[in-house]
Amino acid sequence: MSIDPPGFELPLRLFLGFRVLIDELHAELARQGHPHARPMHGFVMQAIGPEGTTAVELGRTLGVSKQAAGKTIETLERIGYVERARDPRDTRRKIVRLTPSGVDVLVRSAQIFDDLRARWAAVIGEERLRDLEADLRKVTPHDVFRLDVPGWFGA
Amino acid sequence: MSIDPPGFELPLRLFLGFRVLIDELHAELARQGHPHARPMHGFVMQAIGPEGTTAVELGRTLGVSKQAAGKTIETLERIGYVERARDPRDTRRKIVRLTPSGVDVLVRSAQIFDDLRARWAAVIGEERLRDLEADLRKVTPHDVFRLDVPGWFGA
DNA sequence: CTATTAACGACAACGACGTTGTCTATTCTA
DNA sequence: TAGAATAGACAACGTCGTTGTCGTTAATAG
Repeated sequence: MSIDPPGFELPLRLFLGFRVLIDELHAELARQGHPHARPMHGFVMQAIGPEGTTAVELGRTLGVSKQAAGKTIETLERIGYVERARDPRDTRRKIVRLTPSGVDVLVRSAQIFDDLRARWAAVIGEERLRDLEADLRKVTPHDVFRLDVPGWFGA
Repeated sequence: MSIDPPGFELPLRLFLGFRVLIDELHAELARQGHPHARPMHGFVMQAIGPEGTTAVELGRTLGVSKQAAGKTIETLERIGYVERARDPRDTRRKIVRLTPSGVDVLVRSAQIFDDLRARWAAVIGEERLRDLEADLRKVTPHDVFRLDVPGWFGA
């Protein structure tokens, strides 16, 4: 029930910190007109980027199969955050691009994350927060985000 | 692709830190004879505790339905980390208890987490690591861990 | 220039995870 | 003692990931 061995606390706190930020982000996004956005969507849309991508490329970026990436794209398309169009220079490819609504989510997310960060700074101090970020940078991979979170944790 | 807005980095680093610790834990657990342990299993077994629980109680503790808790217990039972027995004082209940193998996972996990923590301390310094933990404690809920990670992130 | 190889996207099947709903058995309570 | 509440089992459903297959299109080797 409680956290007995000292080493158990660190991973727990890291995850709780992540979860708190993501939960508050989405509570605020819902208030601002994006109730259907899910945690993974933000990561996916950021991986898509302003230039757009394809399912295969997105899968590679996020460390999942092209089929999994395709399904996520479908969901994003249904919500209206993404649209697909054939590549005129390669008829096989379908370019995935963010819609204005999708861009809006990213813009608002950036703003909200900044606000949340400021709230943390108000609690622990700006300097300590900078230290925290710098320290985490030293012990985490510079690698990109891997999207296989659901299966990674549970399966 | 990269992390442009400053506010995007903090949640990412927190999650990467969590993921690195969990991944290294399970790599080491696999080496020490526990290749089937999954990230969620550790959290579940810790929630079960030395006294044991029931599916309903476990579900409440972890914030999931009793059916979901029951399925997780089934998996843990199949791997051999948990065993079930009827409660003699209440024939409806089935007490879930850790097997010696399940206890072994927790003991080894505690040791491995301590080692990983020491490795972080060697990189950023023991004092800074203590600050980091103290700061995270201030901005995270004292609430328990919620196990709905897969669905929470993706669905 | 043609034939083989490679890549993209779509479809289906599968297992894991969560959910809600239903059902029986047992215990508690009015 | 009758009725309400609880524990657990079972089924159905939707989502997410996986692998495997297939048709179409592009790149490349002969």
